[in-house]
Amino acid sequence: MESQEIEKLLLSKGVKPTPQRMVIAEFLIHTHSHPTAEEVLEEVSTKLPCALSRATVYNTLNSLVQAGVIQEVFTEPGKTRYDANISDHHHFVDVKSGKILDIPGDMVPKLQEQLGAKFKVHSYQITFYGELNEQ
Amino acid sequence: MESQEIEKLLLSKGVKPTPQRMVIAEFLIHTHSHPTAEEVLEEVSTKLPCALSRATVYNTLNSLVQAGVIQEVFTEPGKTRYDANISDHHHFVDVKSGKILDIPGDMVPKLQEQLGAKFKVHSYQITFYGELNEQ
DNA sequence: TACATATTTAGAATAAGTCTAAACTGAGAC
DNA sequence: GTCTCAGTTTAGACTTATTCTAAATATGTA
Repeated sequence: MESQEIEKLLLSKGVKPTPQRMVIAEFLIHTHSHPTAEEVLEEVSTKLPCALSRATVYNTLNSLVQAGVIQEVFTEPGKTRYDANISDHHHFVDVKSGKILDIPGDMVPKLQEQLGAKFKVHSYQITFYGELNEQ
Repeated sequence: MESQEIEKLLLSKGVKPTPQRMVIAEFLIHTHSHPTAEEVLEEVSTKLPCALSRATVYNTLNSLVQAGVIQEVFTEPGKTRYDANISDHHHFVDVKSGKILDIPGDMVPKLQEQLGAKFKVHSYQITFYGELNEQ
């Protein structure tokens, strides 16, 4: 995705595309990792003339989550990870390396309607834990 | 479950059933909430003649997770919750109250084998976010 | 009983994230 | 152009969740 598109995306979600927000959003959209706030700060600081502050990283990540541009991912204790892939998908955690892989939504049955009338499901996340087989 | 059974359970999993561990395990097994370490400490302290220390609560919870007696649950940023229900089940988070409900495993299709040969799935957790409908 | 080992403890230390108040930025009013 | 105001960014203090450390306590075995 190009800068211009990302700018439009932010605008369309009601987030003013400041330089700091742009650089964070671009990083998240282009990476396939599922970085923590600290990792975002580190990556983005090296790629920018002048570093941006920790608070801005946290503020921006929270704004982008609120706006629906990115998602929080909870797979391990104490850490929040961020994911700019907001299409229908789930996660596989390789328990050896800790790496997180995306699992396309169409690889598993849809569960939205499975719980019956009592539950109005807004969204759901599936986290698989396991090992990657050598192929 | 009775104390004696819980004692046997711990022994069978290789965890020495000290008084502190027993009281924590009993609380977790009898509650239907999904408490944080802090909540365990609070609950258990009131129910015991002399309080037990924060470090013991964390140590014990980690030991019980390691031994497979309880599970960690990740549904919200920064907090680890604990669940003594280790039967096949998933979680529903009521986004209004934050309450977590168990969803029996047989309410959703089994996903263990869905991912294909590349992924060796040890376990998976499904977290539904939504609202409870009035019935 | 004595010794080795495991457990518990209080409190210090660390890590992740939020808050605060001041400085900065940029769009519109004059 | 420059004034103003709301929104944004910043450094650093603070809070919260969790782990670490080293001493004290309990347990099991010779």
